[in-house]
Parts: sequence; C-alpha cells; structure tokens
Amino acid sequence: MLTSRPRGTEDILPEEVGRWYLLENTAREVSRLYGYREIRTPIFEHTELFNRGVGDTSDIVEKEMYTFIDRGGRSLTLRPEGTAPVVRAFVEHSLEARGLPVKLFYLGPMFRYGRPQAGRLRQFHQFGVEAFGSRDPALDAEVIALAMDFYARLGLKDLELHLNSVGCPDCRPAHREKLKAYLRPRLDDLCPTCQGRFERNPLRIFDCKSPACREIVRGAPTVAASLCPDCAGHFDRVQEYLKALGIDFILDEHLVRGLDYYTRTAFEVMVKGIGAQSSIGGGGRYDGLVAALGGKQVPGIGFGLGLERVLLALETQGRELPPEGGVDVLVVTAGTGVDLAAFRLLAGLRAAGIRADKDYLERSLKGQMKYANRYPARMAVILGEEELARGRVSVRRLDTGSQEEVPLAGVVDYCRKMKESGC
RNA sequence: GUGGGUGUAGCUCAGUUGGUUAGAGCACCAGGUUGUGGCCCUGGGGGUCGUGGGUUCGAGUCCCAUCUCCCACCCCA
Repeated sequence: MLTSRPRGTEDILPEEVGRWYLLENTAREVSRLYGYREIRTPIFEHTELFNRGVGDTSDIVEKEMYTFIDRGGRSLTLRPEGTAPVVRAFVEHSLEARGLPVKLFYLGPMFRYGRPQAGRLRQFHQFGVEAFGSRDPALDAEVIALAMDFYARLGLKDLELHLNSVGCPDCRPAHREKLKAYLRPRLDDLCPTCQGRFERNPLRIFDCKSPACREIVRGAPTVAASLCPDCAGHFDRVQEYLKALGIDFILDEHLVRGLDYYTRTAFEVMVKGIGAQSSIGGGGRYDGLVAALGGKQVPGIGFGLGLERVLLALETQGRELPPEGGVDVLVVTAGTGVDLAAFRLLAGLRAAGIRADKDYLERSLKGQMKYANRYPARMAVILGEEELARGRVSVRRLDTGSQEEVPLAGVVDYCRKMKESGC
C-alpha cells in the first residue's frame, strides 16, 4: 500500500455511516430537548488555550497533544477536548451578555497522541455540553441527566454513574495539605509516577491503579470529609436532584478527573465489556475556568462523551444498528432505444422523492436484475422496447417477485404508493 | 512513551524440513441460447506474499530493520 490512513485514525465507510447518523441525530435531539444549542469551534486552537485551560500538569498537555507551528510561526494544537475551545468562544464573543445561563453543545473530532488500543484512537469523536452562568446544583443534575438520557435513548444498558465532589479553591488547599501530611511518611511506598504527583497534583494519586498506591490511598483523608460547608451543601443538593429523577449513582471518593479545571461536582460513566478503557463519558463543574481564560467570573458545568466507545458498547451489548444504503427503485432497461426514456424516468422518480438509481455498466437485463437484488432495491421498473412503444412499463417487487404493467405516465405515482404501503 | 502478539487476493484463511507459473471459500464479472433477481452449475478477472535490506543457486517460508493493526500498561473519551 502506497499510503494508508495515519495511525490511530479511522475511515467511516458507507455501511457504517448509518450508525453515526443515529448517534449524531440522537445527540442533537436530546440536546435541544434540554435547551442546549449547538456551537462549532475550530478543529485547532492556539496551543496556549490548552496549556492554560486544560492544565500544564495534565497528561493531555504534557504528552498527548498534536502541536505544530504554522507558516506564520504560531504554535497551534489540534483540539484534544471540547471544553476549553467552547469556553474560549464564550469569552471571545461575550456570550454572557445574551443572558445567562448559556447552554451549548458540540459534536466533532478530537485529537490525542497516544498508543491506540481498544476504545482509544488518535482521532476520536466527542459529544459534549457546557452550561455557563449558574451555580445551581439542579444544573449539575440536568447535565448528568442529559448524558444518561442520551445513553438510554440509544439503548445502552448496565451503566455505572460515578459521582464525587472535588471541592473548590476554598476547601481544596486544606484537603491537599491533609492529604500530603498523610502521604508524606508513605512516600517511598508510592509508585514512581505518584511520587512525582505528590507535589504537583496529589489528588491524582487517588486515580492511580497500582496496587501499592491503591492500598495507601484507602486510608487517606477523602475530599468529602474536608469539603467546605458550601461545597458539601452543593454536593448534597446534586444528589437529591439526581434521586428525584430516579438516576442511580455510586459515590466514588476516588474519582478525580484528569483535567485540572474541575471544581465541585465530578462524574464519570462506566460500562463493562469494551476493553480496558471502560469510561464512556464524564464531566464536572468548572467554576473558575471562564475567569482563568480571561472572562468574567462565570461558573460552568459540562460533560464530554466518546462516540466510538458508545458504539463499542452498543455493539458488545448486541444492539442492532441501522444499515445504510439501498434504493426504492432501480430503473432497468431491456432492448434498445429506451435509454433516454429511462434516464428521464429516473430523474422523475428522484424529483418525487423516491430513491432511485440505474445501471451504468451496460449490464444485460439479467445483470441489471442481479444488481437490483444486491443493491438492494425494493422495486425494479423495467422499460422494455415493446411495452414502451405502447406507453407502458413493468414494475416488479423484488421481495415477492410479483410484477405489474402500468402506464409510463403513472409509474412515478405507482412507485410512490408502493413505497408508502411499505413495499 | 513501555511491553506482548500480528501482517499471504476486496473479506476469512491455507501454504509441508526454503525448491518451478502462490491456493481455497466468500465476494465480484460473464455464461448456462429468444427480454427478468435470489438457488444451482461452468468459466473468468484480481496478489509488488506490509515495506526495505540481508543469507542462499533459489525466500511467502530463515535473519535484521521499519511500519501497520490488535491487546495491555500509562492515561483517558
């Protein structure tokens, strides 16, 4: 092969595109149902946006970004996630001036450099929402409910919603110190990466999967225990709202999201059976991010979910996904001197909203019928030399094999009726 | 970035201790006599054996390098 697609990317082929329509349509539908409007931001941004927005200590920024210098000498980066760009657009266009809250959703490709594996690509697609301008815990619950609704509409089952609060700038430092005090005497027993995290971002040690770290972390002071009264109250209210909607969740004090901007509510949705990467979505509150990116003090909350992983989960759960392709009518010719009439009929069918096609490889009548069968087409309209001279054509149903001769002038209507009656 | 596995027609795979023109099934195309699909029969097209080196009289088979894909770690969606 002279050239192939770049590592960790995928072509979505025609037979797979139907399931993408389903995902995208469901995402748009459910978003609008909840009052969210679509925003489309560039695929690349100034690198600085992600350095400041996602966080210098995050793995995404440290080693997973597609960063390049353009011909004007600017450092640009293919977006690795959706929140920072949306916040940037929010600030840049002063969207708060339109009246708060501002509720937005996005859909599109993201890029992260890493070794591909099950459920992990270098270019992948995310659906996400961001809501700006309210600290109301009901909004936290709404965002979570929207995500869960999206999964439910697609028919996904056996999901686990993990929920935590990571506190705010008021209570986090205190917890951080308590945690460090607890960890310090045990520092030597932590894995090498976590020893590095100890100073920079000790919360992340909760996330570590190494058995040694897990064991140490088990007895560590939890965030929940050191939340300030405001954060604790907020967290309680979020839980009440979720319960009111009948949404089950698992309190998970070890849940610490990898992006640095989260405050208070953090959540993640897990599903089994799609490989080692079991997270199919997550998000949280980021009350300081808009200000950190140069905007006003506007709170925010959102989620992002990976469409490829959703697809993987749907497949392992045996959910039937819609096929794509096929045509209502294949226009078939027999004999000579009928090509122009056939071509006109094809245009007429299409103008009437009937999906139609014809053979372009000069196949024999038999070959055209085989083509119709394989296409697949529901009907074949056959223009034969003799009938056409009498102004008539034949319409054959491919499923039953029944065939009827109808006037050429009425064949478009005939096909439309057949289609409407479910042929 | 680390580790393990993998790579032969469009797809799924055979290919003996290195030995002539690399095979099968499916798919595709054409036929099976007058203008009709699905089944069956016959025939046909299609492969730089991932790529680049090397060993050898001779390499799909052995060696080295490299790339891809798969899986796991890391991290996350």
